[in-house]
Amino acid sequence: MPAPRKATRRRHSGPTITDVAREAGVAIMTVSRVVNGGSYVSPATEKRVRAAIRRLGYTPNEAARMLKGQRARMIGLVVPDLADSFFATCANAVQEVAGTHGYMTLIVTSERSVETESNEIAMMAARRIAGLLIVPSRSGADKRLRELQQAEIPLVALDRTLDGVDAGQVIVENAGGAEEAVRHLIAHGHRRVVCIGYDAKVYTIHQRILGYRRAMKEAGLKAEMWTNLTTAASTEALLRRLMSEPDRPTALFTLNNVTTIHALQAVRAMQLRLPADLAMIGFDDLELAPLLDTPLTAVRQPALEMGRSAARMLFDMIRHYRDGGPDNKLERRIVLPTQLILRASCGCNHQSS
Amino acid sequence: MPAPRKATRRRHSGPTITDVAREAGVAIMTVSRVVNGGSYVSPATEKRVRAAIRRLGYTPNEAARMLKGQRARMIGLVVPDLADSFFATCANAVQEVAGTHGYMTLIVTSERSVETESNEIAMMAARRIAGLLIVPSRSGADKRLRELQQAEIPLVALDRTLDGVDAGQVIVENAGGAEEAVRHLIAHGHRRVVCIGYDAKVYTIHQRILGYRRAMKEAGLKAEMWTNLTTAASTEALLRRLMSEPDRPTALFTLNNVTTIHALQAVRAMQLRLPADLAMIGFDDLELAPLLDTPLTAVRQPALEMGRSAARMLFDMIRHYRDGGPDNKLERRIVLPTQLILRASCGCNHQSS
DNA sequence: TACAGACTTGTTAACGTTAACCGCATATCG
DNA sequence: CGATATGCGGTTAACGTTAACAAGTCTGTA
Repeated sequence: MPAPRKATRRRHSGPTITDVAREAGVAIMTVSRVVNGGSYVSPATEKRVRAAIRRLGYTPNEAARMLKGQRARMIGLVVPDLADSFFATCANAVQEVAGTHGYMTLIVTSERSVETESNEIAMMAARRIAGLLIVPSRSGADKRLRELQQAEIPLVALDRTLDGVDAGQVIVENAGGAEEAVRHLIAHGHRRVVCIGYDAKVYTIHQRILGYRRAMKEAGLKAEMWTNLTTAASTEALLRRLMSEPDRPTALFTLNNVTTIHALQAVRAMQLRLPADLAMIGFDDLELAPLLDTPLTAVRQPALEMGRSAARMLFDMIRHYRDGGPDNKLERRIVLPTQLILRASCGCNHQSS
Repeated sequence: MPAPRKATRRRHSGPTITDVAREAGVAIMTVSRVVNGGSYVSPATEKRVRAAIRRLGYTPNEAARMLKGQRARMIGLVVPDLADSFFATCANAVQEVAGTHGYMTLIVTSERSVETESNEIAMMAARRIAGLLIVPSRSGADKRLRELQQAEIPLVALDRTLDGVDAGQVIVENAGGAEEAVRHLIAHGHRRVVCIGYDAKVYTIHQRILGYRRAMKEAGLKAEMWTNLTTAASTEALLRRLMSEPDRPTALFTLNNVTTIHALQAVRAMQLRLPADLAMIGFDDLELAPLLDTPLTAVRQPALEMGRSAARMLFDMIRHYRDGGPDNKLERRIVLPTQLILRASCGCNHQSS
């Protein structure tokens, strides 16, 4: 009968650095040096260690690394909703950049709730993330965020602003984009252009409204906004009411993705014809916009580029914090342009996509 | 002048359990007991400890916990592409379930590449995830997956099958759903129904083709499949060619989301009218399908429910592994039904969404 | 009074990794 | 030739947490 096992094998986990060291006949530290590079290891030793690593299928335990190094090779990303294609695209871009740095991305959804957002941030803090990208639900910085800041974890706000903490910022020309769109509608001869959406407390919506107001004021027209439309039903109810008024609106500007879709549904239900009965432009483009009954004119945001820029900025900040690098002020605020994509719904007789 | 600090404060990190213990005047272990519960701690002590925790804003260091406990409170999720609304919805559902268990979800995209997928799995393994949900790029289990299995990390395949490892499975009635859709087209009197899509090597596509073939065979019709359409251009080229043939097809069945969109773009470019010139049904419903020029009939998959079921199954498996629980065979394979949503593009004169 | 048992706290030793330091060779220089 | 650098590898001590055990304080009962 065989002798009992020498070492008690903890319930299966991968092999550890100790196993590799034994297998290669070197000290633990030597293995660590091979894995992390940068130190002096003779080619012969390195070869032996690498062979042992391959043989055993060793993977460094990130938990232990993190425990020593104080910080995980992981960044966090908080978005309101992954089902929204704009945020999904941002997430993809962030992951891509993080990957090139050897980092993973912990993506969570705040479900547009301040409370959920706060909890998620706490959980990420417990995971000792190296940095955080966030699409904040509110501009006022959460208490947790301030704690993160104190722990010297770099912060970048994506798509929306964040006050009260020292965070990087990547946003788009919300006001400018909206202004351009509304001007375009006015140029088509519309006088009563109404603007609908949800939650004026959100930074982006607020800015877009500003742009709308500017354009209307410039033309000497009266601004009309409804920003409490949460459901398709309420949106339809509003539109029905407006369209039955004597001097009914002839153009509609929708402030966000969800509202745009609700409005389109209402338009179909009411059997209105775009743009004859109602001209329309939406903020945030949709993949299927060109394929709609009447292709939808929209303000396109560079989602991919926003995600990439924000992630790059975050990694700059991480490096800067870690190395205590040179004091050259990093670019901390990036504002990207939007693009008005003309299609048929605004009254232009565009054929192509 | 003040005496030098007693303890060298490591460069800012949150307070540790030691700080809390000192603050509360108890042993470290007592704090641990309060945090984790389940042991005897007097109400008075507990109160003191909780107060200290709040005062200091202490959060347990997950890295250290993980290091002791061998496994993170984190599960992994690998999807091909987050921009695809089907997967995004699944991801949301998974996060929701994971949240109720106090776990976080590490979401990564494989970008439909076997190699990327493999790398991502390795990185997750290094993070010592407690379980993995995956939409596999290929049915044959990757080497990394087998390693995961050996490390006793539970595995659940989502949407597609996974051979060669002992994984749970949550899929839909791909063949059945496709068969029903094609039967429906045939019932409308169509004789030449062609089927297009991408990558017949993927399990779901393969199954849907099977369903298509069954329906065609049953009606004594000839099956015609093109499954190498990667771009919008190639899709349009194919359709132009087919539609110019003497006995041109009168109905089209698209096998996946992306191809459906490409086909719709082609149809618009060719100025075909649905369903008069060409009837059409797509596998996988689109949010905007009801709002298209001709509302699109589609086979809807219960994405939310799939994500939830898969996540629940994974947590059952995690509990089972951990507690070495009772041997009652867990449900390891769930097959959910699809639903044919009739709209106008198949020839039915449906008005509502 | 003594003693079992329940309750309450503390002590010790890991978990896997890396920073910091310590030697020992060998090479280079004044 | 001694002194100094450089290459290479090992030893030790953390990082923050928890399992396992030890050791006390009560309470009630034989």
